[in-house]
Amino acid sequence: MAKTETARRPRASKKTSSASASPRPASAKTETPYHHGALREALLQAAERVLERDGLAGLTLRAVAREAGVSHAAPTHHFGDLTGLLSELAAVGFRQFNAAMAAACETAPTPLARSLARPKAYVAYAQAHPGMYGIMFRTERLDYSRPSLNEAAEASFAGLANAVGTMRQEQISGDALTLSQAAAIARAWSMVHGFTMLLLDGRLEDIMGRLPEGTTPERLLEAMLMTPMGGKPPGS
Amino acid sequence: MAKTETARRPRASKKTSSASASPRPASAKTETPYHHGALREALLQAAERVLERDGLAGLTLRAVAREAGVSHAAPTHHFGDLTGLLSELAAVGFRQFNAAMAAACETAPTPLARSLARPKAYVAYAQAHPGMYGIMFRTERLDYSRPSLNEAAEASFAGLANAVGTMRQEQISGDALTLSQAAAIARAWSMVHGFTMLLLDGRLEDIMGRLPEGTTPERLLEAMLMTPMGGKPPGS
DNA sequence: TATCTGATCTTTACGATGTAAAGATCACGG
DNA sequence: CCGTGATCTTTACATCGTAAAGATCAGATA
Repeated sequence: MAKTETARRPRASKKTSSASASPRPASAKTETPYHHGALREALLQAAERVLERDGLAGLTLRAVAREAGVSHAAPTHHFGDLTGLLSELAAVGFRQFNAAMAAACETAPTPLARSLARPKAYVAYAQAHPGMYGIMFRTERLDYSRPSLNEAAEASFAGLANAVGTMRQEQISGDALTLSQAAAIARAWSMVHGFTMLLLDGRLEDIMGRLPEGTTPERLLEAMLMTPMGGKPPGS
Repeated sequence: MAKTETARRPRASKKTSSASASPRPASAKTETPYHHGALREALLQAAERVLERDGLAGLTLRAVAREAGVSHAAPTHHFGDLTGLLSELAAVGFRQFNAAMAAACETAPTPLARSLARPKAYVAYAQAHPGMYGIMFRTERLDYSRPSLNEAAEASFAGLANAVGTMRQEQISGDALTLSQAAAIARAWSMVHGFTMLLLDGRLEDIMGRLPEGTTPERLLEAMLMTPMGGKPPGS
């Protein structure tokens, strides 16, 4: 409350740039450059910081600009729109997410362990970065026509489809899908995504409270996944 | 755009209420009452209308007041807050939702048909009322300490737990849960909720496009549910 | 009957947000 | 040496949520 748009930034004063140190800044990353130089990246990092500090509701264009120490209209030039910023930030999130999933798969020795490690890493990422997950899956203001977001999100989906494919011991072609394959993918994705959403929204606390003392959400997820559901139907 | 806060409402003029029709309005619902009389209900209905017309982003306190033909500060008196209005509206949604689920269960003859009818009704409601579903499950501004919302949401959960219980042919006690029971409930809920979210967000279109021409989401959901996942684990 | 009282609704006001438009500032190439 | 275009800042505007004070009415009270 009462944050009446404070935080004046000094930056370069009116006409005091004639006696500069070197005409070519080279690697002079200290001292904010005159036009900042790498505002785009700085804004994305600032946005991530704001998101972790103040949550989804606190992530506004002006708050991000404030955090980065620039005027409130500066982000517009780089992202055009709030949708633009959110979309690019979501792309960053998807890349982090994909990296976490890949890392979790590599550390798992057996395929069976991997089939458990992936969902666990999924939920773990969402719990560690609830704001990011919210931007990726809760916000309606995402523009998937942006190449970076489209690419990152598609990579995420490809990883999932591939994991389901190896679990079923068959190759998932990038073209067509059988109903059984599609159902397996959608089932896995829906379940983990739904579980994560309900968990983050605190809607599973009712269930958790009725379980033996000290049962963790991870344990519940494990139990949910133990009845295998990636296999082909009986008559095939 | 350029909707510069129009829509003046006439209502009662300054001092022209002396020559009123009857001192006791009784059942005079025609002609807006002087203090409106039932603003609370009218606001909720207006909110539902705005939601269906303009979506989640268009559902603002002022828009609802405009739709109901009252001043923009009138809702505050009845709901206190935007969170208050959203919570009461979500409660309405949960009641509609519960009614739809109950109706779907009654029309199904066999228990097996019922186990399919419930999820289908779930998704069907969300598709028919995406705005409402968004308020119930996407918004972060919900106050579950409000009795009406808490009650409606809990009834929804109870219905789900009960359905899973009958599918497993056992009684779900309102007190404690075994891990197997909890897993079955969480699995069913997560899967349907996650599927609905992904479907509403258009994230399943990639999968749907790779399926045989004309395959509907309902068909995919059916396939997802066909590999039964409510049974007790083998060693029990 | 006349007045008081509390609930309901309206006005007014303030800080915050997204976005558009115009002005300033800088690197770079003619 | 001077434009030129990209980058950033200022200024402005419509809208939003919320608070606070004023108007309006029904019903109780004297």
